[in-house]
Amino acid sequence: MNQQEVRVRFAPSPTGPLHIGGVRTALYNYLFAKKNGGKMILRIEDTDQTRFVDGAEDYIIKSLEWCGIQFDESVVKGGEYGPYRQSERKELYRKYADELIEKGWAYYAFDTAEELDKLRSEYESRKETFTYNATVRNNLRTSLAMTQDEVKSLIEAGTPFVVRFKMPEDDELVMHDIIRKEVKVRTSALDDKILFKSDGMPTYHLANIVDDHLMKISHVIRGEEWLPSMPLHVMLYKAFGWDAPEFAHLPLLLKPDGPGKLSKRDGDRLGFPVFPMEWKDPKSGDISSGYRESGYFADAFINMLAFLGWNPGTEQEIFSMDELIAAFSLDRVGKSGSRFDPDKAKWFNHQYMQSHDVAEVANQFKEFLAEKGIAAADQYIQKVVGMVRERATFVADLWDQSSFFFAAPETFDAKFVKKRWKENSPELLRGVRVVIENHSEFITAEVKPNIEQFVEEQGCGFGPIMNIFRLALVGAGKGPDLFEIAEMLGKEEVLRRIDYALETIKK
RNA sequence: GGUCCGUUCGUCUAGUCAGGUCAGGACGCCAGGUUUUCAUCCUGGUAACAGGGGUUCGAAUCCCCUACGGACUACCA
Repeated sequence: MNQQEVRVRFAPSPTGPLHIGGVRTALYNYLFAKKNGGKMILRIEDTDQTRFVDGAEDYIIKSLEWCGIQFDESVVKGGEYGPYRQSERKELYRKYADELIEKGWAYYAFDTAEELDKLRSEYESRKETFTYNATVRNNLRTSLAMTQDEVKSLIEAGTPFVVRFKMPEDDELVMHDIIRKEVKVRTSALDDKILFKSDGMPTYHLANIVDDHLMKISHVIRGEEWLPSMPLHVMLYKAFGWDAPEFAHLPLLLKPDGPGKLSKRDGDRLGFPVFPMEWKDPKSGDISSGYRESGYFADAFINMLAFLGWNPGTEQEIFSMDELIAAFSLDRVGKSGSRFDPDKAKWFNHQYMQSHDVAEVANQFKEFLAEKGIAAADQYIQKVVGMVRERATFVADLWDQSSFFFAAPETFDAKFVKKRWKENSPELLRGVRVVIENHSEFITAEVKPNIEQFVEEQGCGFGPIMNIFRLALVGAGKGPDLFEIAEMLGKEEVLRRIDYALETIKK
């Protein structure tokens, strides 16, 4: 088993958008596969027709693609072990259910949902819990309590039935989990799970085990919510006589505050996305925001997610996908749930904003500008980005920091005016204007010394003059070095803005 | 209720397997510095071994108990 090729799978159900916990599970699978020279498989688990959501599968595929998580085999790419959609493998499962019945590891059950509901409430009224297991299976409408002929005639008459696993009465199961080490459980605490539903489809448990076996999956890396069903799955492998894969159950992602696991509501409440990309619910039409649309870089998003539950054991925090692959190990995945921290997510994006290629960021900013109907030369946009990116976390922040490069201010920040615009400000600003006008172009190296000289003559200090000059060019007390701004704008534009400020700002 | 899993600064975590540095880093927060504005940046600070018993010269680390948190408990995945 261990010397086999590493093959892992990400197996989502197309019941809605993938949330960041799911993305992290996919990421860890991917990192583990690549690290070990193995294969990554995408399998769609759509055995529950009632929960199928239109567009969910496409959303999952596109989201992972945006994240840079690639599959070697999938519903899109195909592969040796396809099909990769369980609904297309439907025919296959029945014979495995039959095999288990023949071997005595499973049985038919003819109880209706109503009968079971009734039983459950009866037990509840006695303050007991109904468990479908060895204590009751011989007294219910199961093939275990009937003759073969009875069973046969019921099935031939078209009576709906399910197939249940015959869980051993009281064995101790000792299992191994890569993250949790030894996990022990007594089978008496388990129930006879349904493997095959009356609608002709397998349940998750059967389909999952059969497909993992058929697809030669070596490691099952999934969320902790599956830990309670590991015993059933291990028993299923045993019943079939197959080697079980290694298991690794990942800790959950928790709310930033309060108890419980992260949910869509937390994102709405605290103002951060829980989905990788924007999702529009096909039924309600509700739109949920996505990391991509919120301005996160895919690599920053992945870097942040990788660190929720895993760390390299060094002090390095910024990792490219390739570096993550090189450093990743399941041994360094923690055991306890991680609270999601929106502030740290922003910090990661800010880091990537600084380190990305300027041209790449400028390209994204150009699209942003285009949506506002603003066009500018690539060179110009790149220069602007280079000047203001250190004060931006997202591409949208770039606009807040640089709008004055694309349009002259029409209004002036009232607070800043109140604080900096004094009696003598118009006079000083006019003085600055004169200095600039005496140059044929605004070249910092030439203009700056003259302004400094002017400041000295006035004896008022550099600050007050720069502040009102900034107010004229920017319209507020923000932005990068003022001389750089002026040089970018050019002499004529600078003079125009000074004139406009002089006639507009009143105190 | 039952079963299983977990518990180090507010948060993500290193250190636990092979007991012995003032329990380390990052985010956040606070203070100072740089600065023509706003930011960035730099420096410093804040702050944790859930509790109780053992074992030991010595425990975050090993053992037991308690508390708390979480997941699961469907003809859903």
